[in-house]
Amino acid sequence: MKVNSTIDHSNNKSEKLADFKVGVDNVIFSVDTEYNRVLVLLRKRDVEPFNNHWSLPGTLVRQGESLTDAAYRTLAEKIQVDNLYLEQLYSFGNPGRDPRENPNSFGVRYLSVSYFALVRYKEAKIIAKSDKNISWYKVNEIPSLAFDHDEILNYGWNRLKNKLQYSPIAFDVLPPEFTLNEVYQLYCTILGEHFSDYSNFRSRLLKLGFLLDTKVKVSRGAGRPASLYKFDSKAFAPLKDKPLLFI
Amino acid sequence: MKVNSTIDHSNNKSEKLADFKVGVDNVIFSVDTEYNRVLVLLRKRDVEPFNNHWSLPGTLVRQGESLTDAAYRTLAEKIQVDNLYLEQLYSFGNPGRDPRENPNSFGVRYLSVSYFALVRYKEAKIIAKSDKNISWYKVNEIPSLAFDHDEILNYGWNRLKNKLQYSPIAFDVLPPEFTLNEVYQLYCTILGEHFSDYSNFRSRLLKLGFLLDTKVKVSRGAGRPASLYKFDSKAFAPLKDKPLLFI
DNA sequence: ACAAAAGTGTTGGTGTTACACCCATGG
DNA sequence: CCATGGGTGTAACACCAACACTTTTGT
Repeated sequence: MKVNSTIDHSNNKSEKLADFKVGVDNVIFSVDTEYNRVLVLLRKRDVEPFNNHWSLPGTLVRQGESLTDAAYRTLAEKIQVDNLYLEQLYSFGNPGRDPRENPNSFGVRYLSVSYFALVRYKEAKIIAKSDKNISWYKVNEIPSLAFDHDEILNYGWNRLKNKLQYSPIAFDVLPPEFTLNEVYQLYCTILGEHFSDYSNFRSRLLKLGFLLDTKVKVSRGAGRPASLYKFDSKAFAPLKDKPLLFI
Repeated sequence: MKVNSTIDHSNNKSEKLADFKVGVDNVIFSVDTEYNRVLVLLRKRDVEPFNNHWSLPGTLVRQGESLTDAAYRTLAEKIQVDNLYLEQLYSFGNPGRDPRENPNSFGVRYLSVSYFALVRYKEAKIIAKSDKNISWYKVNEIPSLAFDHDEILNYGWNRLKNKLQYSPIAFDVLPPEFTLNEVYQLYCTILGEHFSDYSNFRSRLLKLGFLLDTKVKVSRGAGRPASLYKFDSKAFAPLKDKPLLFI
């Protein structure tokens, strides 16, 4: 049997190739540090199928547009952010995942390349504020979603928890200057209360050497004023590709 | 501006959508425990573009075929294996990654969903043995590959090294019964000589509790006979979703 | 043929480091 | 009241050493 190639036009005529529509779907997380909760941006569909169901924000990829650009565009259409972390999650393209795949024209397929994003909650403004069809949902109170978006969201949620432990994505969504307790609260909110002792978390984080003490003190209500720290990307650069553990 | 949906046919007519050909490309690893080297299965192309260049084995996805099935099919066309580990790697779909994207018909795009596989070297027989166009390459002696396959392979190589540390994929490609030293050699081959002390590696692995001592002893040449162990999938089951560290 | 040597698997010990838990201090 | 810093016991690990069992070598 002649071998097919990813890039061969010389496909075996006896087996028809699938025809794909490719879109991106974004799992957009933010952390509301004030109320200590993780939020996901959802959009209510206004067309069939799954009309009036909530879904992940997504779009179809345009001519000349990279997958990542499509993900950024979808995000930018919904919320306004200056700082974010974004990476590809997983691709879902099995037959039957979209009810519009007409069984009579069997070749049509909807492939979704999912992306995972983490944005600053306070800075992220929903662009159409009056739009009731765009909203943040608490990650533990997600309604049933359209298509296989439940599965995609679950995939993203696991990625968020894992990524936080060995990659500095937290500093992409914290304000430019922050207290160590704010970092700790962020980790607690995502990973759960008892992931680590605060005292050890502090010393481990500081020992990594990429947090600069600005010596500026801030008082959040009562208690001793906390130092404001900055993420030092120069100091972090040499650690970029090393296997780090942040917790 | 009207929002596009991943699954909307109601696309904004002012922006034309990209038309995609979707294929899978496999990064297939095996470990030659005899010579302590990691191997990758490559195929030499016999059509343009990149004719006579080595590439990852891949195929275009057929009608009604899942992405994973396409990956399995590609693998089964090249080698015969009974045991393997396979998972999705990453999707590459940026414009320009395939020279056949005609600049005049700008919409055509080649998207590759890459898969990562680990197979037993001794058991993996290349189906067309006489075929000089299919061959195992040492991972540190890879020629320049067609398209962006260098990047895909590098991605897979990193995944292999990471996956080995927190997931039991090694036992998918070791023989059914093995000595602890064989496990150690496998880890050494992939992760490098000095990833861990053998003594500690042993005790950590045994303490995890999913390796059964068959009490059968084997002699590999000189030296004290080693015990044969078996992977106990029942004992591993409760650990499946926990964050394990194998090294 | 027998004993010594060498090679490999197995087990245990020790110092260092990281961590969980707790407490003292400073603003 | 809360941020900060330090102190202590436990567990894990790197490194090292001893031991068990076999094959190989020497006479």
